[in-house]
Amino acid sequence: MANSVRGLIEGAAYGSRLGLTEDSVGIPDQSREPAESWDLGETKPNVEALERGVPGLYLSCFDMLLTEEATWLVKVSEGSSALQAAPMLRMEPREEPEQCPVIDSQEQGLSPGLEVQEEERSLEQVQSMVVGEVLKDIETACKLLNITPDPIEWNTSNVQKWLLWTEHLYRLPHAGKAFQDLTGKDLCAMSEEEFHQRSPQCGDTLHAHLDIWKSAAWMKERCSMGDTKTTVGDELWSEADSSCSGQPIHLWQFLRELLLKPHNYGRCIRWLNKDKGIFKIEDSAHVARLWGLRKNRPAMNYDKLSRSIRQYYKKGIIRKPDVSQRLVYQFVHPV
DNA sequence: CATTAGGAGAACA
DNA sequence: TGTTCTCCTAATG
Repeated sequence: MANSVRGLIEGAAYGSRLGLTEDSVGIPDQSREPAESWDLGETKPNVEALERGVPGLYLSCFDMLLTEEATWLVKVSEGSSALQAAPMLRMEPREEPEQCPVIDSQEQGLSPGLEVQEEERSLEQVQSMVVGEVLKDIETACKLLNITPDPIEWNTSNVQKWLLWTEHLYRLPHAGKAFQDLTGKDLCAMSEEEFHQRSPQCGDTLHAHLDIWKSAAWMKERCSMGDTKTTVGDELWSEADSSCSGQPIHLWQFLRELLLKPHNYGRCIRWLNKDKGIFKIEDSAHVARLWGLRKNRPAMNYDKLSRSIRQYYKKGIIRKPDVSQRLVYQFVHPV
């Protein structure tokens, strides 16, 4: 089933120059909330879909498609031989990336009527949308975990972070120990069977997920080859890379990062007065979980996080505002 | 009850 | 070594 997803991503990589525009990635606001889809507490991973063996539906970005379009999407994913064939293209790169291979092979198969063309157009749009969402989700995870998008580059600590993240996200039993001391390179070299051997409960899921990350990384590389014109994907990645540099992050920096992305994290932390640097933690448990993920501290909670914030009092980094309110703090030096 | 405050020591890079 | 993590007691609303 991972192949279907992989095919979808890789197949769309070619269409991305045309298809993966801001417009096509533009999805109604309610359905493109990375914080929501990656949220540990509130997300509803489609485990049922996973168990049914529905390709791709375990991706969080598919949540929005589940309602009306799910059946259609499943049909497309399973029925299209082009999607299965797409990974083959990896071996023989095309000269004209603008031509979507999926469309090509379908046109050869049947003589397309108007409705079929219509359907193909929709398929293309869905593909672009899905790929865009996958990239965005991966980008979000990278920033949060402070890891690179390409699993090959992960060290053992990065691998553990990714495992913890994926396990939380899909409510999997903790299997980090089974993959201890493995680098991203090791992980990428492992077959599905090896994953299953190490973790019979969730090895398959983890392998499938890693496959998506690998495909996305491959696609990114693919897109960045050739011309220098940046695609949406590239912008996402480079943005992700920029935050992956430097020393271990400080808590106050992390909080600021969250505050700077109200679209993603506005539900758990937000400014009360940005000019004065006053902010409120709306969901203490959630923020603590995010911090724990970032620092690879599964046992993090608000009690400990707030203790760390209090250490900032005497350092003059964060203080309580003049009128003290619960869960409200203030940066001593606002931006 | 969750939050706040701060002491103390361990853990970590 | 500085920062954070962890655990703790006590106070507050």
